[in-house]
Amino acid sequence: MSARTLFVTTALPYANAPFHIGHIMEYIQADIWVRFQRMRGHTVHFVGADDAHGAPIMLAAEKAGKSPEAFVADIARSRQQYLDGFHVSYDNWHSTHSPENTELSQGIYRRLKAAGLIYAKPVEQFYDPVKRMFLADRYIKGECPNCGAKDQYGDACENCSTVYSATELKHPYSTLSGATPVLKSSEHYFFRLSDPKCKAFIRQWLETPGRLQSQVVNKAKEWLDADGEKALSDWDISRDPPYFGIRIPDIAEEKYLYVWLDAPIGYLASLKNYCRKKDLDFEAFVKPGAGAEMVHFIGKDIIYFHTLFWPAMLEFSGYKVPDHVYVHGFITVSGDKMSKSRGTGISPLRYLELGMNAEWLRYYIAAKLNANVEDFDFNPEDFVARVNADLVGKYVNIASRCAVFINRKFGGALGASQSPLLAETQAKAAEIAALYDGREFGKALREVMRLADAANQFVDEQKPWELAKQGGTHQRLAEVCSTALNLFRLLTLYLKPVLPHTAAQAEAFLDVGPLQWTDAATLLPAGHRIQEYRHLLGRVDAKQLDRLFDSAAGPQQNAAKEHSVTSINIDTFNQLDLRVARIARAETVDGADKLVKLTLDLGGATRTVFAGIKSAYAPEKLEGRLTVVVANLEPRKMKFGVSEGMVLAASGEGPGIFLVSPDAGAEPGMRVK
RNA sequence: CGCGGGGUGGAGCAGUCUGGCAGCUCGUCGGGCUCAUAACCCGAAGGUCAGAGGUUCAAAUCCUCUCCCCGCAACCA
Repeated sequence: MSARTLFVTTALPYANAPFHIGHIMEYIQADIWVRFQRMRGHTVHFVGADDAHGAPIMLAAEKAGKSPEAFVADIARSRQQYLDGFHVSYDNWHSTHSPENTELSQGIYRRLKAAGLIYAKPVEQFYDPVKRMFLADRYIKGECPNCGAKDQYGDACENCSTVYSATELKHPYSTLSGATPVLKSSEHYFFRLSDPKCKAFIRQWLETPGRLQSQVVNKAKEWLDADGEKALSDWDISRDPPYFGIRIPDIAEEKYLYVWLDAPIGYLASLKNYCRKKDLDFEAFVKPGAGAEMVHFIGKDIIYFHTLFWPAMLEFSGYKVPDHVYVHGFITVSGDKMSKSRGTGISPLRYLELGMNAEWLRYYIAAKLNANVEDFDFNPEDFVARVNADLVGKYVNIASRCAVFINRKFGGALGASQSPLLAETQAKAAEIAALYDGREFGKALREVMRLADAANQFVDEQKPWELAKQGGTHQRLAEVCSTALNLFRLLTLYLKPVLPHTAAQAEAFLDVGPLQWTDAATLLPAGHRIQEYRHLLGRVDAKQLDRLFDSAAGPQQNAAKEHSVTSINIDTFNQLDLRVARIARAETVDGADKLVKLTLDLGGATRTVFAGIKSAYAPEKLEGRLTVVVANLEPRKMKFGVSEGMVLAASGEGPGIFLVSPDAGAEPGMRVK
């Protein structure tokens, strides 16, 4: 096996929010793979960075009353606690808002231009005259041209599923300012992706055996081979000011590179930044034909960018192209898609704050991962069972039940190790290595746990506790326990990519140096002394998980606190349409634990609203009373129907929900301001 | 016919490529053990493998059709 040099990245997280569990899952997947490669003796440079540019960041910064630079710097500062907390072993963490990225992005743009792959043409687009900026479709809403449903986005109607373009909307408005957008023309720059030489290159790149998962190739080819309207078209890579990004060089006008152009270049920027720190030759990694392998771990949502644009950009600007793009699915929580906006899902920060062991999550995620593009479910009961049974009950238990004898009866010195099981366990090293290398972590761990079961059975059969009581069997006792501890050492080695911290503790306990993969070929000899055994790993307490999920509201509360210190102006406040409403009817909802269905009288108009107040109010006590409703909240499709607004209620850390009531004299329909 | 993934005891999953006794973990029930963190060991119950049809000596696995769930669908980071 010759030593490889690897340059490994994870997708760059957008710098408008803290990490969520999906990010952490990807980092854990990549980190396990990286740690495994390092154990094999390969050289790995593992880098990440924040994706800092684009309109959403610019607008988020504006809302927070900060400069975009300060905004992304604040986010960047929050990253390290997660990376350390979950033992993600990046060599470098950087940002796309950096000198390296500006230089590389502008350089790549120039080379693509020189290759004849960049051209300019005017594009007519909606423009917000109040905000004085062009609007992406996501910032435009209006009435559906087909069914007339209100407040539909600029691409498709949620009500009748008609697909249209933003310019077809009736009564369009900007979601940023509420203004009516106007059509305005501007010169845009395009990357000629439809060029035959581009398409030919991408096809050849996609078809290289072993480069990509087959599902990913299928998906990418679907785009590449599409005809007619969906045919692969040229890529609009410029944006007009105001924009937070990298200037397009060599032109008089102020134009910026579209954030998706400079984002993947951030991989190279982080590597370059790292090379400078470590005095490594950056060019040696990125020149065509470079020996170092370029490996990207990404989620299935960004296949398009990483299998079409990114390799083409690199190829035609004279860089080496990615060797592998490994795509994973999403994590769901108890069957639901995790969603930041709905506050479901698991907060990784909360997980750490509760003192939960990062390696539990690493193990659980690894046990569920395979090499396919498949979603997997985080199931709390499953998590507890899996971690406690496998890690504590099976693996750690082997050391725990044998170390006592060696420490107490033999002063920590091992005896001879003898059992066919040792050779069997050692023989698995190659198979388990192949599974790790192929990102079949679930399969790898199943194999390891099978071995752990066998080790426990061995101890059970040999009954060291009886040997300890009988006279004249001390040598046999030492043999049995030493054999079990050697098995434990091998299992530790096999689990080390997943459990780096526990493995380090186990190494200290066994008094061995950092285990490498080749150490599976050896055993601890008789006479080797081990240290006193201390608990290596605690059990998951189901109560901790309850708190983890209870606090799905936790991050929201934190967000609310942050919001309360962020000042808004009167215009923003005026966007809220708060109305006095009379609760005409209140009904329980079959099958809903928390919801009450309210029929509200807004002084003429009636609305149906689902409110999560069942715990605090009996429906019949609500009927007739006045409250305040957010009347212009977009309708929300819920499991039990569509909710057309939100009633205002107060709640704190403790239990209790308190509906807001207007003072006597208020009439339904009155505006609250 | 948009594309991809999925549907296997109560829960989570493996097995499908390459057809050959339906398997693992958890849970439940019974037994054992007492070295070990309520752990560990042995045994049992529990499945028309989403449904229908076909190929075959033999189908969870191959073929055809249907149903259901999830995700994606560039011009949205």
